[in-house]
Amino acid sequence: MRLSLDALLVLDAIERKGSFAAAAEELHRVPSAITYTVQKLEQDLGILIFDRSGHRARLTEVGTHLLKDGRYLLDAAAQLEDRVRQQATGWEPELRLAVSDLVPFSALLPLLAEFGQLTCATRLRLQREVLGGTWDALHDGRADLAIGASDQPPPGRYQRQPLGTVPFVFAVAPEHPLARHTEPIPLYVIRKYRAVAVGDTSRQLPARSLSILEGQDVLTVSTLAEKLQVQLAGLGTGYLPLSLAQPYIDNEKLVVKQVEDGKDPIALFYAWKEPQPGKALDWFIRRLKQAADAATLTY
Amino acid sequence: MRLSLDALLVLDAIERKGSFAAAAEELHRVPSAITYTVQKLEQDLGILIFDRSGHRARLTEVGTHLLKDGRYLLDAAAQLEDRVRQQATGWEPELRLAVSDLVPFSALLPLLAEFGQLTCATRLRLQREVLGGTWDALHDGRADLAIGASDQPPPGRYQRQPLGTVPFVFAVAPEHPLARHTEPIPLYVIRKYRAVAVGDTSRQLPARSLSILEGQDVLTVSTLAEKLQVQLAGLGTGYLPLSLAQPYIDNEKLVVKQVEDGKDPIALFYAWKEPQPGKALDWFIRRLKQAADAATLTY
DNA sequence: ATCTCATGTTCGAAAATCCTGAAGAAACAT
DNA sequence: ATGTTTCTTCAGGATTTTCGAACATGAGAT
Repeated sequence: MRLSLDALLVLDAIERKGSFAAAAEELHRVPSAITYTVQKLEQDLGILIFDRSGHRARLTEVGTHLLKDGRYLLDAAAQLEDRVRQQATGWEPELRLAVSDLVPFSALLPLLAEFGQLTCATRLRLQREVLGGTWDALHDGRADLAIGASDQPPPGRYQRQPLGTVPFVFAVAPEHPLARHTEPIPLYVIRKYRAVAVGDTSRQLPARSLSILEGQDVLTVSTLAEKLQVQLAGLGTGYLPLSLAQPYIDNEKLVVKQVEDGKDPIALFYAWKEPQPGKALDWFIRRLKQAADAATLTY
Repeated sequence: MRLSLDALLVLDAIERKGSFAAAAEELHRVPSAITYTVQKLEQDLGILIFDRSGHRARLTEVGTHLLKDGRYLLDAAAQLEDRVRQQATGWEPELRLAVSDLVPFSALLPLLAEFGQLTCATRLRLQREVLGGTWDALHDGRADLAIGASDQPPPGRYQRQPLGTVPFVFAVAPEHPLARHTEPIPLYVIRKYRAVAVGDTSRQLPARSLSILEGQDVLTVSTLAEKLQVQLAGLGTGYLPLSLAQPYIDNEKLVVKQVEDGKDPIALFYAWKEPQPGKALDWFIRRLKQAADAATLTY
């Protein structure tokens, strides 16, 4: 390893301040020490970093590139330091959130924004999951916190708290035959038309499916967004979260129909596995409880 | 900057070799030097990296994370060293290729594979462009080499070499009215139907457009793939590269029609600006010439 | 239990590295 | 020219790092 972070730090200061002398001052060193460091790095790498032909030193082409990429290194190193130091005080280096696609991204944004305000170096990793996928992600350790998990936890020790409910509407495209049917539409009629289901992202746990009537022609897609697209195109019917469907209902691209034995709002939960949460997980748990109590997250 | 690459190197060796002693041997140092480095790093970061309660030292949780992320740093540092050292010997740190979407990706793959075989640390950056976009990318320095540039160079000093030709076919969906028209179809008939054009990605240079008949209803999309989709859907007509259309012609999803004053194959070029190419650019120039001479790149 | 072996630590001395401060050369501005 | 700023050189010294030997400590073998 010929490179050293310290030397890169020196290069960075020189470039920012515009001269060896100014960099020396910033780094509380003497100019000759800067010269020494630069020359050593040049020798170690076998390259010329500065062009000394003129009065003041100018970065060579190689030097420019070295500094440009070197700054990424410095930045990454500083971030790593932060995470490591914070981990020692109880903040996780990384927190992985498995978010059900029933939770609109817009409802998540304020939380992420608030978390970003904290002076903590914990990295967030979001992954969207479908239905049971959130439990599954928790189950085999791909996630630390499930947001929008369903009512049916898999076997195992999990902590679980209610998050809110998601109302659903049965919606079809205006061209769809069911659009003109008298309400409430009986189940045996619905069964005649193709339904659209969202496939479960569960890998290990047994896959679920949302209220698909037996014997019905089913088109399975992998995300709610796709399901919406399919229903908009009139290629199938099914329930959609009201929040997702609303703009299209207003738009008259979708028609809401009352159905015999309509679907109740689905209760969503947040859940985690770790019995002794780190500070980041703890923050999210508290913040979600607060949001749930304030019913902020009922869509 | 409390972190040092050297210390990370030591941690890495310890973990790989399984003990301080073995790491010392690998690094040609004495065990006490290893102890010293580790202790210093622990002190600097204010954390415990190893758990010394047992006989042999084991990484703590923090230590594990530090090492895991630290290895990315080491790797990045090593790569940067490589690039910098190679740049000094004439290899560019990065070469940016602007590739016209008329060039099928499959024709590009062998080149990229061969380049990957070279022992050079030059990073490749590919960007797909539409039509004049390749010239444009060259023009304002977003690319170093244009592959599949058109016949009409913008003003300026560029080097240009022929690459091959792309045959076009006039194709429509089977449902399209023109699909049953007697051939050759006269221009005034074609003009009655909506054409699909690919918008130019040119930003600064004047935008071009491919043979759009004046006064015709035109739907402009931004990529060839989109144009293909539109034509497949029967929403418009136009010329497509034979290589792109062929699978759908075989499939009977597209019908080729002879047209009055049919479009000649388009000549493609590769072009660059730099009068003194670095080694990577030089390699591509030679390799493309070889491919063009062997007519490998005629589609 | 005791012995043996390997591991990691401690410590003073030696070596290498790095910084300092003064002096000097070279380019630019006035 | 003259002065100023900038970087370099160099010798000395401070600091950091390494060395090698002595020392603890746990694991496994006898």
